[in-house]
Amino acid sequence: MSAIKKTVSKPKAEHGTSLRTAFHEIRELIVHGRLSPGTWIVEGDLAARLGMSRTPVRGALHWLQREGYVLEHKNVSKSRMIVAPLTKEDANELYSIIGRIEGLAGRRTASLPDEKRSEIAQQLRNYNRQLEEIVKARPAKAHGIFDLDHNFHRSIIESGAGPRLMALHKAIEPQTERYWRLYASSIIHDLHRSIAEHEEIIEAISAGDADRVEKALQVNWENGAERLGHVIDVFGERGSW
Amino acid sequence: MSAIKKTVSKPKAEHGTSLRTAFHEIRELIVHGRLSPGTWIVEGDLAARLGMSRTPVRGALHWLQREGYVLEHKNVSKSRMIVAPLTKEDANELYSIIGRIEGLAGRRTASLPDEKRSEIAQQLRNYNRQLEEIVKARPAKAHGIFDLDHNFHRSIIESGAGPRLMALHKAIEPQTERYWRLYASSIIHDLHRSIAEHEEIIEAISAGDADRVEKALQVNWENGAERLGHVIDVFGERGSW
DNA sequence: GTATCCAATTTTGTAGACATTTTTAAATGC
DNA sequence: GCATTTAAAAATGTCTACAAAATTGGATAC
Repeated sequence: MSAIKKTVSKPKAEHGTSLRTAFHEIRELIVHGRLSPGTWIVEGDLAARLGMSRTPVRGALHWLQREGYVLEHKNVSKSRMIVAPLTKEDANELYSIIGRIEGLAGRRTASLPDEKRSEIAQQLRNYNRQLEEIVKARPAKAHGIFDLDHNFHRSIIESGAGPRLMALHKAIEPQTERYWRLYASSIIHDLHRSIAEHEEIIEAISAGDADRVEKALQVNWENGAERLGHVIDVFGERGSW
Repeated sequence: MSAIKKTVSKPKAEHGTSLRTAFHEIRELIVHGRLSPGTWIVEGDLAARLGMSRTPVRGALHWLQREGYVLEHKNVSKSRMIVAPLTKEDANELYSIIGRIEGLAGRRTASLPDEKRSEIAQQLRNYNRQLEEIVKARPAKAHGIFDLDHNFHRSIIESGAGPRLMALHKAIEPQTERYWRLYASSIIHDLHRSIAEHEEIIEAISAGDADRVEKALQVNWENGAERLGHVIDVFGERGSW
C-alpha cells in the first residue's frame, strides 16, 4: 500500500476494438496462409505481433475456434491450439455441410410469396450474369469471383434463413475462402459449371419448388467439392507451405 | 487452516479447471432454467456465484455462445449477452438443422461395410428396445428417455461423421435438452411415434440405403419439432418462468 | 408534469502479474 | 551411445487492477 500508485501508462487503442482487431487480423493471417495450416499457435507471439495483451488474443482464438479456423487437441480448456489443416476430406465435409445448410435456407426461400421470390431471382440472375462476363473475358481475373459467388449464396440465406441458421451459415461458409485462395486459379477453369448450376437454383426459386431448390443447392456444393477435390489431387494438400 | 498464510490470496482451485467448471456450471444453470431465457448475463455476478474471477467466466460464456445457449446483440466483442430464449420458431429451426446434420452423418453410416452396419443396427435396436420398455411400463419416468434417445442418435453420428460434422453435432444437438426439460412430461406421450421412426432408421441402415437413412433421420427430427411445437402451443413459450 | 442534461454507478474491455503445467534441454548414470 | 532424471525455459490458466463505455437515476429547466 504505497502512497504512490504509479499508474503505468496504458497506450490504449480505443477500448473495445482489440478483440475485433485480433479476430480479423488473425483470421486474415490464417486465410492468407501467413499462418500455415497445422502451425502451433502461441498466444504470446500473436499478442506481441499485434501489439496487444494476451487477453483479447485469447478471446479471438476462441472465436476462431468456434468458426473452425483453429483447432484444439483436448476439449474445453487446456487449449493447445493449431491452425486448422486443409485437406481433401475436410473440404468434402465442409462443402457438404454447407450444402445442407443452404439447402435448408433455400427451402424457405422457395416458400416466400411470389413477389419476393422473383425479386430475389432477379438479384441472383444479376450476380450470375456478372460471373458469366468474367468467364467470357479472358484472362479471367480471380478477384471478383469469390465475392460474387459469396454474394449469390448469401442472398439466398438472408432471404430464407432464421437467426440460428443464418448464424450457422455465417460461421461456416467463410471457411471456404481458405480453400478458394489456395486453389483459385485452378478453380476458375470450371467456373462455367458452377454458373450452370446457379441457373438451376434460380429457376427452382422462381418456380417456388422447395425440394428442387434444396436439391440444387446441395448439388452445387457437392460438385464444388468434387471440383476442388480434383484440384487437390493434382496439386496435393497444402498442409503447410 | 494454516497459521501463517503469507500468500497474497490465491485461493486457486486446481489450475486449468476453472474454465471447464464455469462452462458446465453455467450451462447447467441455463439448461435447468435457473438462468431464465432472455435474462441479461453479468460476468461479475456469475464469477461471484461460482467463486472465481471473471476471466474463466468470460471464456465459458464465449463457449456457451458458440454452442448457442447464449446470444449477443452485436457481433464479435461488445458482448452484451443474454440467455437464449426458447421459442417455437427456434425449436423448429434447431430441429431441422440437426435433422440435416444427422442425415448427412447417417448417409455415411449407411455406406459402411455390412459388418459394421449390422453391428450398429444391433446397438440401435438395443436402445430402441429400452425406450419401448419405458413406454410400456407406466407411469413412464422421464429421466432415462432423454439419455437413451441421445445415445441412439449419437451412435449414428459417431459411426458416420467426420471430425467437422461430429464437432458440429456435438455443439448443436445438446441444445435440444433445454426444450426437452421444459416439455418433457408432455413429450413422453408421443414417444411411441419416435420409436417407430427409429425403427425405420434402423432398417434403412441395415439395408445400407443412404438416401433412405438420410430421409428417415430428417423425418424423425422434423416430426419431433412438430410434436414439440404442439406442446408449446398448448403451454406457451417459456420466455421466462 | 415532462423532457433534457449531467453525475454516479454498473459493467465490460484490456493489461500485466503470477502460479502451474508442459516442454525442452542438459546432465548424469549405466 | 542410450536412457533416465532433473533443471531451465516456455506457454497457458487465472487473478487483480484499472480504464472506457454504457446504463441509471436524479436534478434542473421549461
